[in-house]
Amino acid sequence: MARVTLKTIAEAVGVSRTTVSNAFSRPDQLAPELRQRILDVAEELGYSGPDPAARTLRRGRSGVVGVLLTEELSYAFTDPYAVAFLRGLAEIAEISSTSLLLMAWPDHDSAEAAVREAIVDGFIAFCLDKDHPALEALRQRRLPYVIAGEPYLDGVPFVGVDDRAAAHTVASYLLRLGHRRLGVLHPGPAGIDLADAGSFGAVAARLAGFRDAVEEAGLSWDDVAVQHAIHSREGGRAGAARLLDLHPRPTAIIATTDLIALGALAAVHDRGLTVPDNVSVTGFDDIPAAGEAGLTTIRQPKSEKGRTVGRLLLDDGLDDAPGGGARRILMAYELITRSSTSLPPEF
Amino acid sequence: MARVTLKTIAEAVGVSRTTVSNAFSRPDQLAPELRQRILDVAEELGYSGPDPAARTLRRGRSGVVGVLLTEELSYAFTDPYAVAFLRGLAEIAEISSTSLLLMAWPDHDSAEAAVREAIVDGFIAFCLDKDHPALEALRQRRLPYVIAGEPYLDGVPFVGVDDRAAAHTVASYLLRLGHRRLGVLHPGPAGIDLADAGSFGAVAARLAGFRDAVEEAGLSWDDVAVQHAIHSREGGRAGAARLLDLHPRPTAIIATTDLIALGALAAVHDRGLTVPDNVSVTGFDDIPAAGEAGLTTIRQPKSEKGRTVGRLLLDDGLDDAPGGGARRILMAYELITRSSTSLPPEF
DNA sequence: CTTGGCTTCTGAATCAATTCAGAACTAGGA
DNA sequence: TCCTAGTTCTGAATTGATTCAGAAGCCAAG
Repeated sequence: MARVTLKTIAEAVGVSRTTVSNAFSRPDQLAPELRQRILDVAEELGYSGPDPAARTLRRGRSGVVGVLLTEELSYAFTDPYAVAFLRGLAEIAEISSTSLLLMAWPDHDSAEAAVREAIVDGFIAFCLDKDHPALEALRQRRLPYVIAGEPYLDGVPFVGVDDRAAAHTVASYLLRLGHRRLGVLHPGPAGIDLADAGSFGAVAARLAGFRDAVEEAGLSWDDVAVQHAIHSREGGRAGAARLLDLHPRPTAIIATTDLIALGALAAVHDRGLTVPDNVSVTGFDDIPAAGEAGLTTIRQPKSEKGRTVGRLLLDDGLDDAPGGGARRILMAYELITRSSTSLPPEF
Repeated sequence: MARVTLKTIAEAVGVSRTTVSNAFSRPDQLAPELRQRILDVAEELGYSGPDPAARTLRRGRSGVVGVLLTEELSYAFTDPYAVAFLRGLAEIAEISSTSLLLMAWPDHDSAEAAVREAIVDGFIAFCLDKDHPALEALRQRRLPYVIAGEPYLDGVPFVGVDDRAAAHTVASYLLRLGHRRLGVLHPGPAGIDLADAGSFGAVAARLAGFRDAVEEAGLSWDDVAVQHAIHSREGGRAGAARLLDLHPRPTAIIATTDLIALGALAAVHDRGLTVPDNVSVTGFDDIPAAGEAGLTTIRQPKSEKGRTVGRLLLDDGLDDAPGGGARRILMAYELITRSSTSLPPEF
């Protein structure tokens, strides 16, 4: 049996397709009795209502924004950072009764296809890699989109924190405490170019912020021990071990992320040393585990970030031409001092 | 300037629309050189790729399932129960690279419109009221859908816990401890009909489970003090106050939800009595606050429920005719005994 | 009696793709 | 040389609605 459409009903009732369409979408355009008769026949024939795909095709708006997270869709409900961000975004979305399409794709490469297939009015990209294929697909779709957290691309609306300034804050906090021998742990490429920090990822911006603080304190960046570390607890542990082997030993280890910092804490304990008496350690992000571990770190306003991203896309983005007045919003951050930092041991 | 479509490109290159379509969707159907030329021209003209709305209209599948929560979209990322449920659902969805459409609607009544507008292959309804307008809209869309938690509707696939059996478990736990004077708090209608528990909501099922246990213990349900309570902490407090005024006073208060039970705890303290020495209190659901308050309650497998719902819709649902082999899956539950229950005071 | 203004309804064009049967061409084997 | 098979491309139909200009009918005012 063929599917029931407007046409089926029009023929059954003996009116035009237009009239049946109006019965559903514009009740004021036809006599109430006729409308009721059409609705009755529609129900009788088992009509599902106007097909939303056809309607969207004609109308050109769907009332949905696509949200690009990582490969794993469940990440949206697992990572506390993501949950808080999405809560803020959802608060804004519901105001304009916009639905959120949490997008899934089987593997890294098919993200492109996912972006192409999504029936949405705009996108939000949450912390994608700088060279993620989805970014190119996003550009090609020519729909408005906002990037949250990472990466910053020229001409694309962006919401994040000023990583460089935040990094400056945490580093100068250590310097003010009196630390002079610093070790830095970062997951970026070995010969990362700080001159180019603006267009680089968050890692480079954070390193640049550290350097700013170091030079401001009258020290040289060359005297700082910069060590690569894989972005995981274990990576941080291994990287920190290298730093602790140096003579003289650094009195403070500055990590570019909490995860690495947590590994550094472990490495200090491995050596039989204590934090903060022998070595101070700082992180970045304030993930929940940082609080438990007493890690001094930089906190970002997670839900507020989601709300800002939502407003940027829904209030400005959808009306303007894509990339029109590309804005770059930097959220406030906060230095959270906990028990992993203190005066250097000499004092 | 008019929008760039397949036709625009076809004319620019000098081939048919079909060929351009194939260049994007079926690369094996045309010569590689021609395909490249088409792609180049498309990029040059600023083509956004095949419009997914048109494609979905023609193909009839969208790869999206709609998720109906409450009015507030941010609830999805606020309530820990919802977060856990959605995490489980997302795990299943990502396997078949299905995206989740978290749906928003401005008010209670416009839920219907939201259901009608959604471009999806199926729906999941999460804990809606028995008479929520979205349910009727869901039926009319004639797409496969699964109901999670509540309500159970004849012929609609359902995943939940066996509220009646779970309620039986908690009540007989109290009875085994020796409690004989019970008070029950529920948010349902005053004269709720237990005979009809099957088609009623979860409240009636839970009450029926309590009754089962009471009668099994050789007592009469008429001897149990059944008290209405508004579904909130305050409601539970007020309702429990009534029960505590009775002579003889109940030695145990069984609440149909944790929220009400938490109110009951407060009411006991208001009287200068202690839990569990003077009165035992039980809840239902195991919300996070229940753990903090030491409330004995029934725990449901939240993520597993989400996974089960996902499988039911994605593995079975989307292929079958809607409502075909309607299944009703009841998840395992667990009695969590904490410090709000003990032997009755006489002992 | 005509004109103007309503309300109610219709026909045809449009939205942007996909799909299917088949045309044109090339190449290879008998 | 003819027949078959394969590749590459095309035209027309199809997907299910919305939209717009306008037609028909009716009533009241001039």
